[in-house]
Parts: sequence; structure tokens; C-alpha cells
Amino acid sequence: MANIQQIAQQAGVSVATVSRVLNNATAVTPETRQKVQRAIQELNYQPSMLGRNLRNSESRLLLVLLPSISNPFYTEIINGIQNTAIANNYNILLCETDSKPERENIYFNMVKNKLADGIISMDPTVNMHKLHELAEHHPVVLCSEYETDGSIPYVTIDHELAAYHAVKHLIKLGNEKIALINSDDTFLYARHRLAGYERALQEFGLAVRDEWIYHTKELDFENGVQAMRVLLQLEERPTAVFAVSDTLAIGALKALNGEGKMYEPIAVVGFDNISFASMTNPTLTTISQPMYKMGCLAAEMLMTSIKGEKVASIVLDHELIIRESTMG
Amino acid sequence: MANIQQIAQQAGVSVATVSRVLNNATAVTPETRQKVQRAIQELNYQPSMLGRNLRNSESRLLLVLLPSISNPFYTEIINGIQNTAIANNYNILLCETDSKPERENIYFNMVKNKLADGIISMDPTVNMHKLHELAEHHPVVLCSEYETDGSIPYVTIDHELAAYHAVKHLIKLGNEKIALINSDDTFLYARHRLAGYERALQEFGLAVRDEWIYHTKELDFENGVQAMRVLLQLEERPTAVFAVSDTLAIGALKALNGEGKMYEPIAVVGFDNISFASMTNPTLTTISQPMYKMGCLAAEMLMTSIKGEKVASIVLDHELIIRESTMG
DNA sequence: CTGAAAGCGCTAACAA
DNA sequence: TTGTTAGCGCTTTCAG
Repeated sequence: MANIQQIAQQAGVSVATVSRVLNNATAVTPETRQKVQRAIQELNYQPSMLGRNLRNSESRLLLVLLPSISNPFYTEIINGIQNTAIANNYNILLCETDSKPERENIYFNMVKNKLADGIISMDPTVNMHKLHELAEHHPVVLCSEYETDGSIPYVTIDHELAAYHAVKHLIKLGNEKIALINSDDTFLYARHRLAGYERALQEFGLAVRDEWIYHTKELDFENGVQAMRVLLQLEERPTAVFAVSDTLAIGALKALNGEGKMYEPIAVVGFDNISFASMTNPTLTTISQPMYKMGCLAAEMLMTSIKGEKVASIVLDHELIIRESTMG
Repeated sequence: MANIQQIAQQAGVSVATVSRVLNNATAVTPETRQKVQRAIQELNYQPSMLGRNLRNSESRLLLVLLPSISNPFYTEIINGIQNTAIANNYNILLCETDSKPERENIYFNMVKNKLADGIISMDPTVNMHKLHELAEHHPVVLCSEYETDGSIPYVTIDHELAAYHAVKHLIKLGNEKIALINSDDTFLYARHRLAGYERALQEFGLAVRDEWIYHTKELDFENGVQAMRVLLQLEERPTAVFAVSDTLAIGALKALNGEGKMYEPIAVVGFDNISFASMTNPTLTTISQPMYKMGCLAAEMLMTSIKGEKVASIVLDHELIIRESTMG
């Protein structure tokens, strides 16, 4: 692979001139430009980003941290991030942490090392302490995650309100025994959704019973199946379930299609509106987050932050999508 | 962020010595090492990958090209790639092309530019001509894709044989009218699966009818719904369907749960064994590819190729997973 | 065992 | 308008 020296030689100019043509910064005579461009053609030259980045100390690469790409929730967000980044001549790097601190570290170091210009974290399992440390000297944005007290800018929805709406919908349908399939409540979103669930129940004078609140370790389908099975065993069975993730809700539907068949139907509401949610039987009522938009905004915020400007956090609206799983 | 100079100064040694400590290549006196390590601690130093990479002209980054992360088929493969890469001190960069040539180009350039050391392509829509051009001078591996005549090493299963097994299973169940929901047959895997479908039918003296072969543009659920609807309209309705992707098959099941209810049940076989496949109603019979292993092997092959060694292509075994969708 | 210095490919300040 | 040159942060040869 040719370098800028060879192009200069081939074109009979200096490397500075080649660089000028490359970045069309200052004026170059049309003839000179021609000569250089021909040389570039002939040697099939591609400027080395490594050299350029080292010199400019920027990489135009954005890191996107997520626990796992297996949750389809992230798909649309990533689309938004990617389109926005590319439109601004940035590229993104998808980084799966698998919730492992070592991996997280690798990616944090890439930012510290200038191998990437900034980071968008969508990982609820992230080490917030380390992230704050990183954020002191490097651009960081939280997407769909946030910290109330935090100094790191975020884009999210109001999880408490969304959960409240979901549960209120179930109450309006006449349900009085409503279970919650929640994830690990070390996560802020889990605590907020729990709060929304409780607020809705209390507002309508309904009982909040511990045995109706199930915590899962992860968000896979199987966890939802498991949770629903336990709820079905209860002496006092709930008549409706709010799951904090579509993947869990779909697992719950699966359990209802199996052992649940012998009981009265149970209404289910999920969260995220993943594409599979309209493929299940019954189709799934769920909360839709503006995922694409969240991604776009997160990318914009990060790029603004890279420019050295301050950015403000954003809270977006959600929407309740009513489908068959709450239609009896 | 401190650089190697400052560490050298702080420790009262030369930059060369700092570099030696960093890479513990040649011997350094314990005391000197101590001094340097203390300086590194004090200044919270991280060596710049940019500088290091430029000097070594390697990045220890592997690019993984895929059309879209929305197809869950890729999830496990990526896991395999990532685990293998990290175990060998490499990192991966997930690159969604969205089947757009411009994006493809961006990523190819990253390799040409030495911003990445090699590329694993899982994108059936990739421009093979350009990929070959890239492969002349840079390490490239195909995963789950391949070219018969190609000079690029690949890891895959035998798509023709797998399709043959899937269709044979349907025939053994007594089906004589078997439809195929295929993707765009500009893709090699689509042509191979078609060939397997035809071979099975012919072997049992069954008709291959054009109207039973449906081509979809993409692999989303909706395309499967659409395809099944069309097949249900047919005067001579098939009694079984083989879809070349679980996403399509799940869409087909959806259609069968809807308008298909009025007809006799239709058996369905998918392809890939994505995690959703056991969540549908009925659960989906499908071909399972050893995805995790494919990912591991692809990564190993690429790293071998980066070392400058030759690598041979690999064909792995598949497996038929029988579930409810072919159990009447 | 350690240090001085060259150089990876590029950009930009300065000079001509 | 164009060329010369320093330097981004690092590794590695070559001397000492």
C-alpha cells in the first residue's frame, strides 16, 4: 500500500501538496491537483487513517456499548446512531460487554487511548463509577439509561410514567390482581418501572403483593417462561401481568400457551415493542419507545460533546401499543 | 492524558526504557521497572494505541461485516467471533452495511488504511468483486457465506444438503405438495437451498412447481407473512412449507394462525434455529447451524491469515431440530 | 541494562 | 501556489 511520500514522488510534488489535495484545504493549481490525482489513481492510494488520526488526535469513531446484541431492543437504536454518525462522517463500533467488566475496560481504554472519540453507553450493567471517571476527560452519553444525580448527559423516556400507563391500562380493563415481572432491581430502570407499577396500583386502591412481583436475572425468553410458571403456581393467581421487557413478556405468553391453558386467560403487557411482538400468538400489547429517534439524538449529543460544547439531557415520549394480549 | 515522554521524565529514564517495561520485551532491572511503574501509576498513564499501531502497523482490530444486526441468526456467530478474538488479544468491530455499497466501502477502506487488520464477511449482499480485490492484499474470511470458485477461505455448512434434509423430513411425514419460501436467488445460499429442495422432491418423484416457490426481497417477519398469504391463495394449496430462514418461517406461522385457520394445518420448517424458534406457537422445526463454532473458526482463520499463513476452508455439519410445527 | 535517535504516515506552520 | 520541516506517541535498532 502506497504512502503519501510515494504519491508526492510520482506526481513530482511535495507531500504537503498531496495532503492539500487530499483535504482540499488551501488552494492548489488545477494542473497540480490533476497530477496528484493521477498519481493517486495510478498507485491506488488510500491515505492511512492511522497516520492521520495520530496527527489530528481524533479517530472519528464512536463506541456503542451494549450488554448483548441478542436483545432486539437495541436494533433500532443502533440504526439511529449509525445513520446519524455516518451522515456526520463518523463511524460506529458496536461493543458487546456481555456484562463483563474486563470487556468494558477494553472499550474504555480505547477511548482513553484516542482510538475512539467518545462513547454511547446503553449498558445498564455498566460500572457507573468507572464511567464517571471516564466522563471527566472524555465525551460520554447515556442512551436509554441514566442517572438522576449524574453529570453524564442522557436520552431516555420516563420509565416510571410508562410503567404507570401500562399498569393503568390493565386496571382499566378490570384487572385487580396484577403481577410484575421485573428484572434485577440493581438497575435504575427496573426500580423506576416498579415505582410506576406501584403508583398505578395504589392510585386505584389495589394491593401491592410481594408474591406478585417476580425478579429475573436476565432478559431472555426463558426467564419469562420461568417467571410465568411460578406466578401460575400461586394460590391467588394474578389475572394480568406487566413484564418490563418484551422478551420476558413473550416468554410469559409461551408459558400461558402451555400450562396456562388450563386457567382463565391472563392479560400481558410488555415493554419495548420489538418486531417479534407482533408475531406472537396472541400479539403483544406493549410500550413503544422511540428507539430510532433515541439513537439519533444520542449520536448528535455525543458529537456535540466531542466538539467541546455542553449538551443537555433529553426525555422523550413513549406510547402504549394495544394488541391482542390485552383483548381477552 | 500523559504520554510516554512524561513517564520517562517522571521516572528519570528514557522513553525506550518505558517502552521496554510496557512490552516487557527485553530485560530491565527490577528497580528501573519499579520506578517506571510508579510513574505510570502516578500519572495514570495509558499507552496510545494510535502511536503504537502506527509504529507496528497493526491495529489488533477485526472487522465483522453483516447486513443487519436485526437478524438474530448472527447473534451466536458474533459471540463465537468475539470470544475467540478477545482470547487472542484482538477486538472486533461490528459493521452493519444495511446492504449499502457506500457503507461497505467505508469498512473496506478501514482495512486498506490499516485501521483494522482483517475482515470477516457474513454479508450475502457484499460486492464479491470488491471483496476479492481487497483479499488480494488483506486478510479476508467468509463466514456462513462462500464462493465455490473463490480464493477466499470460508466456513459454512452444506446448504444444499441441509435443505435436502429439511424437505425430505416433510416428505417422510406424507407431504406431497411442498412449497419453498426462498430469498432473493442472487445469493448463493438461496440457490443451494433451492437445489436441495429440488433434489429431495425429484428423488421422491414429486412435482417441482413454480407457483410453490416464492421469492422474498428480505428476511424480515413480514416477508414471511406475505409469502404465506400468497401461498394460501393458491388453487392447489401446498400442505407443507420450507422457509430458508426462521424469520420467514415465523412470519409464515403467523399467517397460518390468522387466515390459515380456515384450512387444514400446514407443516413448516425453518432454517437457523434462532432463539425465537422455540417461542412460537407451534414451536418451529428448523435446521440448526453450529453458529457459535462457525464464529470461533472464522475468527481463528482470520487471525491465522493475518499471521501470513495459508488457511483452508471448512464445511461444518448441520442438524434437523424437530418441533411442533411438523407434528400435525 | 540503558539511552539516543530514526521513523511509521500524516498535517500544518512557516518560508520561499 | 508550493516546499521544507517539525512533530503526533510509540517501538526498535544500534551504541555505549
